Amino acid sequence: MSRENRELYHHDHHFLRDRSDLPFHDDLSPFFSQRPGASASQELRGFHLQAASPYMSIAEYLHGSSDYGLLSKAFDASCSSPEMFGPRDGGLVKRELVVDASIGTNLNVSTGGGGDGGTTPLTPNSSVSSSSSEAAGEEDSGRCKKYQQKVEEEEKQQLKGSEEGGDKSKKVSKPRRKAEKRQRQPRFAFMTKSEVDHLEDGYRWRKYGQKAVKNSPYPRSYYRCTTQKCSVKKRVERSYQDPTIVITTYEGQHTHQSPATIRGSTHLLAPPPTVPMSFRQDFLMHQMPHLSAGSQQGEANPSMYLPTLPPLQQPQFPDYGLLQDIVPSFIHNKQP
DNA sequence: CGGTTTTGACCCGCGC
DNA sequence: GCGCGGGTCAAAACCG
Repeated sequence: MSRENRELYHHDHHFLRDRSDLPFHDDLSPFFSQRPGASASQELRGFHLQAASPYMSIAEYLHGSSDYGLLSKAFDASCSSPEMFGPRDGGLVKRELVVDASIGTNLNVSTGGGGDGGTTPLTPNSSVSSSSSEAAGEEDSGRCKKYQQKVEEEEKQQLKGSEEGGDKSKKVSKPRRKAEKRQRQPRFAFMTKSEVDHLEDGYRWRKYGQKAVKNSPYPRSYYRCTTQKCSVKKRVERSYQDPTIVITTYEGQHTHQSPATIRGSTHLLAPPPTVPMSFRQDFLMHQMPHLSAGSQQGEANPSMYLPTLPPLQQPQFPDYGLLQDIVPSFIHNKQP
């Protein structure tokens, strides 16, 4: 991607519930096919979305510093929030948040599941039995068991293979060594209107795969966090319905801080007390990665652009819905 | 030279 | 059982 390209794009965010295995092209199709002829963002605007909680940043989610219950609550709060952050620098930066994270939904299910959340009741909106940080949901826990069995089986096979000399025509020369225990991680997806596929989010990623997506001319890329011991992955694909929209799916939680957070001078622009810096930071990184064009690939340096940001007091919430409870007041201040 | 990307092959789950 | 599609691996290529 060229730096020039980065300058071009603006994007919207659409957070989505990542239903178990989310075949995006299937799940998302309703988002883009509501009204033929209308732009995706237009369509989304009219869509009832689920809003992200400002109390929970993507980064927080990713490195697990947030309360899942909160997140769950936030994500369950249904609202349509087009143009969440309002215009910026003359150009409209639309943020239609749709958040949903499967993660929030099963915390309540797991009653002692190690996390810090787990008190939030399920809402109708979160009725999907989806994954969580611990067990990835009931649905997934089954898979986990299966997977575990599979792993064990594979280990046996590997042993067997090595004993037999490994004469397998179809096997790779080196038998694959699976992770000892790979649990289904919670996933967190959002859509971003962007011309670039791989959005800066403050973390460093290494691409480890790319696959063609069925029924889509656009491939899906697989990234893994480069930080050691951090198993967060993300998938990036472009919507075939609206090529301007990039769908990013995070899986897992970062076990570390965002490099950008560490490096960035987060004090430069103190957010309102109710808004964790990382929330804004993350959004800014998502919304304006071009502003960090000077930073290294995969990283965004908030200090580079935070000072240039206009005050975030102009977001517009045509319909606050439950967001009222979770969106800081400054966001509610509609400009005349 | 070390880290990243590319890319073909492999593996697995699932539906038929 | 088979084929398909998604996900991952890992060697080679690439790049700064």
